[in-house]
Amino acid sequence: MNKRLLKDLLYEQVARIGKAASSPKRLELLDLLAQGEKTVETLASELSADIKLTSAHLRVLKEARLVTFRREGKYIIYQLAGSDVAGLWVNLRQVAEEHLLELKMALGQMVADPAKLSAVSREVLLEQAKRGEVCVIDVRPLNEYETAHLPFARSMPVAEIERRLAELPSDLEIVAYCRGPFCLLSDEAVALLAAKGYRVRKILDGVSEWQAAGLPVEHLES
Amino acid sequence: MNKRLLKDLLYEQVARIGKAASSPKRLELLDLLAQGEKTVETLASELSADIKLTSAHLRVLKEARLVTFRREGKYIIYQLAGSDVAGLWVNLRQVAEEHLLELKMALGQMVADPAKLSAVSREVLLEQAKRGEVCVIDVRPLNEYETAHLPFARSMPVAEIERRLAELPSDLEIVAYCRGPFCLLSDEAVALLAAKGYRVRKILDGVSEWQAAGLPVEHLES
DNA sequence: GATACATTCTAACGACCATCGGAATGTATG
DNA sequence: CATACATTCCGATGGTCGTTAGAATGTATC
Repeated sequence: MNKRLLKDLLYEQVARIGKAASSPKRLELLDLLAQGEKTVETLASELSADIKLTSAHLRVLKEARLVTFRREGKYIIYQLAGSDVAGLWVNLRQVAEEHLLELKMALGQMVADPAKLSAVSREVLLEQAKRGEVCVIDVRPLNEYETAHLPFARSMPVAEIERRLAELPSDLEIVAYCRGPFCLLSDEAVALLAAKGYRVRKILDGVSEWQAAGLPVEHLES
Repeated sequence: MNKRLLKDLLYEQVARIGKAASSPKRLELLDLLAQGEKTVETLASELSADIKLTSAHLRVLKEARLVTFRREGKYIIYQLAGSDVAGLWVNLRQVAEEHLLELKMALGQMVADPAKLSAVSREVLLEQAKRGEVCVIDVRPLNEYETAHLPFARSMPVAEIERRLAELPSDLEIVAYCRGPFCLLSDEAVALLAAKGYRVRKILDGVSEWQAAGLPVEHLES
């Protein structure tokens, strides 16, 4: 009866993916890489970890074939092995949100001002954006916007908002989004713009969540 | 800057799910529980592991809130904490199949006779089954069929096939399915029926895969 | 070709995990 | 109430993992 051996082998392979996803640091790396390719240096600084540790974690992700890398001059650039990997990350997070009370509560407290959360559904927001009834801004760094962004969104990195206020309409509601529910960039943007008197809200979705919900995203035509 | 602390907390919670999914035995448990609730004893024998070890793994799954349990007389019955957990398992397996060559190849060799794999799409199969052009049989144990099964499928546990041959049409193509791509029950059924001269094929999908693809499944109205 | 830099590789240590044996818990049965 | 049974809890052991420090690799620059 070597069916057992065969099954062990199969489940063991899937467990390689599970193991890769069993460390908070590595999950954060996946979340970051879902926004676009990045150098080890960038990833390390986003993680607040040193480069050696980051490299070690990337190695594990690489061995699980969840990420690939290429060399570009002095830098090595990592990216997700496929969009299904971003989907898996979203799925993991959603299951965690659904079943882990601790996470649900932490998330609830995370949004600085819950009243600033957009109340409309994804589909309605998409329609409003299409008709120009709201101004959707992507507050992530530009290169992440260029990799993929929500339809009708314009790039407005949080670091540049102050300088580029003139580009924002004062009569429209502004809706900010960033990397996803665990990202605080859109909170910063909301605080900043609200202080300037703008009508501004945020959504929790990032590009991966939007895409996982079956909605379209835009890529930069290259 | 305690944003770091907050993020660490969030990713750590998700990592609880990843850790639970990082062991082959636990993944097999999830796969089994996706078919329906089961006692520890049943799970242990399906796993070919002893009860203590099975119990220990179930404990981990329980602490990650992926499964719940209830007592019924002498037995303790485990079940998945939600259908999203089955979806996560499918997603994990799909990512593994997509990116891990070893798994792709092992799966390729697993189906005893590749010619016996149904070539039609899920949607087409569903149509054919609805019109009675094929006979879809669910070769899992009856209680798993009762928990959920493919539309138009009839229950025909592999252990009973020999005895119930009279119930099967000899003029129609028979399509067998079981727990999913890692399950060998449908292979057994195909071998058995092919030897008796039936026209028989199998599909790799189980109920979870079918559901994850957005197709309907039937539950027993209770 | 020497130097600077980004990154990986190697080695090592402590923490955690899978597994197993034995004791304990809780439920049904006689 | 004693016994059988299913399951969990506790403790021990060996292996694996995260993390850190130091050496090595490969690329660009002067």
